[in-house]
Amino acid sequence: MTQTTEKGSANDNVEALDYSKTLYLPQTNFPMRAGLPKKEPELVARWQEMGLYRRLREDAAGREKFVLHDGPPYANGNIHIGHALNKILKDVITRSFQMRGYDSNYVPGWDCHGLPIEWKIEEQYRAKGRDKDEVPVNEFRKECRDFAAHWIKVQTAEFKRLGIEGDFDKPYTTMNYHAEARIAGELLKFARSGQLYRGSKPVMWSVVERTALAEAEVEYQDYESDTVWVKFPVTMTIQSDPEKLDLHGAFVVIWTTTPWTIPGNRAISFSKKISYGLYEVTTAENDFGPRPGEKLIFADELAEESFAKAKLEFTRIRDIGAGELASLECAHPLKGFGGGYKFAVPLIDGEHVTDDAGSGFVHTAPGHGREDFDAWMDNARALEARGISAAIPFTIDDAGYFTKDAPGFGPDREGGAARVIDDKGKKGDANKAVIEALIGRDMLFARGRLKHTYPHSWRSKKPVIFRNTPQWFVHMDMDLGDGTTLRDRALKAIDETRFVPASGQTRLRGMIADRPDWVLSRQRAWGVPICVFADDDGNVLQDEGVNKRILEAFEQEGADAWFADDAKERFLGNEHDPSKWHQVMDILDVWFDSGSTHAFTLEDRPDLKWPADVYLEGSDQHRGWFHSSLLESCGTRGRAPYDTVITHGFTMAEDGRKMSKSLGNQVFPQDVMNQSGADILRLWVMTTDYWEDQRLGKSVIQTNIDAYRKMRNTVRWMLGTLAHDEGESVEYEDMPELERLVLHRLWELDKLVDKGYDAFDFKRITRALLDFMVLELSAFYFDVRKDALYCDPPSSQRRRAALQVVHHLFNRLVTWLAPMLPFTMEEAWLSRYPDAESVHLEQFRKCPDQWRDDALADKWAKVRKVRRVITGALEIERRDKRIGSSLEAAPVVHVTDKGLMDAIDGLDMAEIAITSDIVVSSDAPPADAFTLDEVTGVAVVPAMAEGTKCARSWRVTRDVGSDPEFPDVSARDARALHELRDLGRL
RNA sequence: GGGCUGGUAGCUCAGGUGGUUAGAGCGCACGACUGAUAAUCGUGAGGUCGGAGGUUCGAGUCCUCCUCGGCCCA
Repeated sequence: MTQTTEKGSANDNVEALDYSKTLYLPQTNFPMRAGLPKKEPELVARWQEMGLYRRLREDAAGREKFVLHDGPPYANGNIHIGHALNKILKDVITRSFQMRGYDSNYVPGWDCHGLPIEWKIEEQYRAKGRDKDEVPVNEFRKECRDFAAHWIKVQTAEFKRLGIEGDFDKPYTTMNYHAEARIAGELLKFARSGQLYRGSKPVMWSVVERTALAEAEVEYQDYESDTVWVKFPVTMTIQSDPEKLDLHGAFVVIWTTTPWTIPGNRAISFSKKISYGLYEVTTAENDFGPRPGEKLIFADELAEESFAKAKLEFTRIRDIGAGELASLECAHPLKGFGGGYKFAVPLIDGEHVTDDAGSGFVHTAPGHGREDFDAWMDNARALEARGISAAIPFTIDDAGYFTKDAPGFGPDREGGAARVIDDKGKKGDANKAVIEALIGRDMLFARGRLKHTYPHSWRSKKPVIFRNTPQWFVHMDMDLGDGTTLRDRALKAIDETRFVPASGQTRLRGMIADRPDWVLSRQRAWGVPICVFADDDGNVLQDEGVNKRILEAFEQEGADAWFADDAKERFLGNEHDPSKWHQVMDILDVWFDSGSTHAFTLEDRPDLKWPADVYLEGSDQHRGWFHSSLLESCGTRGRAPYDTVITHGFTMAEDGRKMSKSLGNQVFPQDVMNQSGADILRLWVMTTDYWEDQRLGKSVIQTNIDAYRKMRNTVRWMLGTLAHDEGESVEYEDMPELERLVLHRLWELDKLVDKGYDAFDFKRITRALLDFMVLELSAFYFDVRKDALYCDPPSSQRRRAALQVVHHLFNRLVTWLAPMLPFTMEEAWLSRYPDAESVHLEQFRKCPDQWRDDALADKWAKVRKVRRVITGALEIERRDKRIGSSLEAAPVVHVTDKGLMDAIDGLDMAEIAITSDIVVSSDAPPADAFTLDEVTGVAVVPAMAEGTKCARSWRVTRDVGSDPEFPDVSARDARALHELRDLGRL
């Protein structure tokens, strides 16, 4: 329908030719405004339909593999900015290696087991009034599984929307049956090699619910506790100084709010930062308790209030130093009670001791508190060397009763075992029994009550206790049969791993060097079980036949098989007596799950490889995934499952502080994608220093939107220009210097881009490319070449050379940026090559070494110096309203510097400075000529161009009208018009 | 409190082994163009290099302390 109109108008207006229609002006359907929120989902759909992931694999078949192994996010909610940052970085690395000649396969994964999902299901139960304990374990597990599966689906869609490419149809998950079987298999390897052992540890325990609780499952409520000051008789000082013999018969006094833990006491903690003294009672108000003459040791800060509490007067005898304290041993205050407590109670230095309250000494019952346990374990080796057993007693059973490990209070007590807490959560008779025993032996200094906050179960709201419980551990320091320990191996593996940034190595090394044995046990339901059988002493059943049955069952039915009613008999078979073996019902630490992903993903998938080239996660994962994967792999395979570890920092709000719901400064990736586009978010990741914490907020996003627009417009102009590219090639030797200069720069950038991707330093690449586009292309090369590209005749070699360079520029810039901005670069690529499948199936194009020309670059650096003086002079003219367009000028350039003169010799400086003419002179310039301080030897005298303005090119020349057929255009433009007419294009 | 780590223009980043008036892009202001046009080109104004000491002829760069922030522990 437009054709008839055009024909008509062309015939009518031969005289007043609209020259703009005779120019090679940019033409493109690539819009200036991206409309990414609408366009990106269309491209996601396109990639989905064409099976881009599969096509990438086909294309790369046989190439060297590059594997970035995915650290699994947890499947329990929508993605947040941290996920986006993490996946974008992984995607750019994966894509860049694919486009640089590797088979770079990314298999996303999910972490599915664990506490947070259990909570969600429990929460749903509470809402429905159901009781978790009445639901069969495997029914509960099924609901956890469904919950995780749901979020995997949601996150998959969100990741794809971000432009992440990977095997989303076949991801790995820690809960699929094969994974569960392999995780169990890895655990059995630790069991087989003797690295797995049963130890114990205090855990928070709810007597009411008969279950262990995690820190997040308790809440702190007000509670009234019985408090006691207890005297521990000093029995021995290791020092032989006779002046210190006055300690014999003295007492160390401790204070506690849990008298029932006294039977579990094994040590007294003091602090070397506190000053202590020896005190003597002078008068006693009460007729019970300490007598005058009795000697007691207290922290000086707390002595007075303690004596006041017991209604005593006292004098201070002397200082007691830390070294002296460390040498002391006491008897247990209940020594001999029920026939027990005959062990020595040492004094140990503890970081947790303060002189804010109590006596300055902390009663240490390693089975009843985290700090007590840590202090005890820190000293375990030294104590064993002194002949003191480091074993931790199990003084309380799961119902809150004292056991045989608490002589005189357990089943041996008259009337049966005393109890700490009863089934209703009320205080039992344990405190009373202990206090009476202490009074009976005159070991009570004072007693009282204290209102304070105390942990209660989240569910039942009843108080909880710390209780020693059997747990399964992995040895860090056991000889593994080759003279090395797990710790040795892990430290060696860290030395052999590349860390990006390097500080990660120090950080991980420090953690491995210091860490205690690995506790694998969790008293939970949703996870892979510690699928071993143990006897009463904690020895693990070693029978490959049993193990085989377990693993086969898991492979077929998942780890649920362990929790089926007949599991014990089924797995033990006929060879073992079920009454002699306990089926361990603990769940594996989920870090063991994710620490095993390398086994069931990298090793088991033929399209991957072991070890991985790269693991990439947030820097918090030094304690998490990097750590557990390292231990798991070193324990079973003797080396790390990765060659390189990359870490990123965290995303802060604009003011550098943490994002938080309450401050309302959160940025959601979904919002950025819907308002600006995923490519904007990706560009942010690419321009930021991701090894450190990054900032994200309104102005940061705007900065990236602006940068994006600049790049997009540059690409758009290239596309428009290339609309006229007919593919005629020009030999390198035949190209003008300006074109060769640009090719040289492209060659340099090629090296820089390659190095940048190798170093995972993306900001270096985006910075270089953006600067190149702005400073060298848009402001210089394109600006200069517009005249030739728009106006030159079809046959012009200059025009063809420029077109070819723009073609090279386009192909390289677009592919180099494709890993970073996959949506925009795909759009650009398909605009130029409508029949192409995808830019993501392209390889980076190499730049031939022929393009390198350092001498030319040096020369043109000088040319641009001269040009700067010329444009500076024109700016004065423009400011003073003598010219508007630079094409109105034809200045005289005085060049008295030989080097600069040699550089511009033979070049058309008018073309380069975009003026209509230029006169270059070596004469000394007049005094008032324009100069720049930073460029010596160049001075410019402005002048108006002489001649007539060409109606087509707008240059002012003297040859306008030389062709009578086209009287209003210059000779060059007349030639162009002739050629166009001959080609039938006019 | 401990381990690791950071604080350079409004924003994002450069600033080997200490050496002239601390750089870039964007943004901003002003101007030009009107054939990259909600684009393009040019010019310009923005920094006590978190703070204070110290070493040195000379420190954004080295040392000490302080301060604000981050991750992981306690």
